[in-house]
Amino acid sequence: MMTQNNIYLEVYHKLLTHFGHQEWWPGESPFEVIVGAVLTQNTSWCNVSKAICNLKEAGLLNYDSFKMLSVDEIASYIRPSGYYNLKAKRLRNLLDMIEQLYFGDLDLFLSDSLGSGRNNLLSVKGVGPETADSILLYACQQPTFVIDTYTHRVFSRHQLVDEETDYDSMQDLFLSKLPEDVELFNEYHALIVRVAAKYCKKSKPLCSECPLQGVND
DNA sequence: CACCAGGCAAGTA
DNA sequence: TACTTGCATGGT
Repeated sequence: MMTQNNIYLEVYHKLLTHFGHQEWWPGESPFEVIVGAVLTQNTSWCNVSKAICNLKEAGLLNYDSFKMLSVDEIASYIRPSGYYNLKAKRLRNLLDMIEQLYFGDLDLFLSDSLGSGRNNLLSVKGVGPETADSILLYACQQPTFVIDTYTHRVFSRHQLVDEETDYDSMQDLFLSKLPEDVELFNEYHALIVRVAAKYCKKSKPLCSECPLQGVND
């Protein structure tokens, strides 16, 4: 393939060619995305999926039912996802924010008609930049780029960003180098998670099988 | 057995 | 400001 006009688009096309379309977020509704975004904090999706299943089977994975649950009730359903007491509180905090700032209207939050969705999400105790951006991109369809440990690891290991780069600088970099496109941001983050999970594990510094091998040459 | 997984906040100096 | 620690289940 011909070299693209910038390295960030080149990486994207290499990953897309290698892995194909990822069909993200793995959830059936915006509300499911919101819950999953909190549950997957520092946790494998496999465990999150079990917690999601518990909620789904109990018919609780919708805003109107979920918002009636106490912290202890939430915790009992999400145990497989780990940190269950902590995450139950975080979900409760998030639901309370929607109740207070968006009048309990989930659709209003999703459409972000108040225009300050990210700041409102970050004001919730337990919602940091990655969780906020995941919700904005995958539930609200807003054009933001999600940075996670995989993104940092993949790009620093291939010497495409400095090892010390922080969340906001890295996000600024992607947003400035890529066209503003929700579908592109969606697919790109999913592809990064995919390549990292397979070829860029924490304990395996190098991998000659990685489709990004030599991308920086 | 040790280590890791799609973070975040709170405590310490 | 710059580290360190707690949170917890389940897979490799």
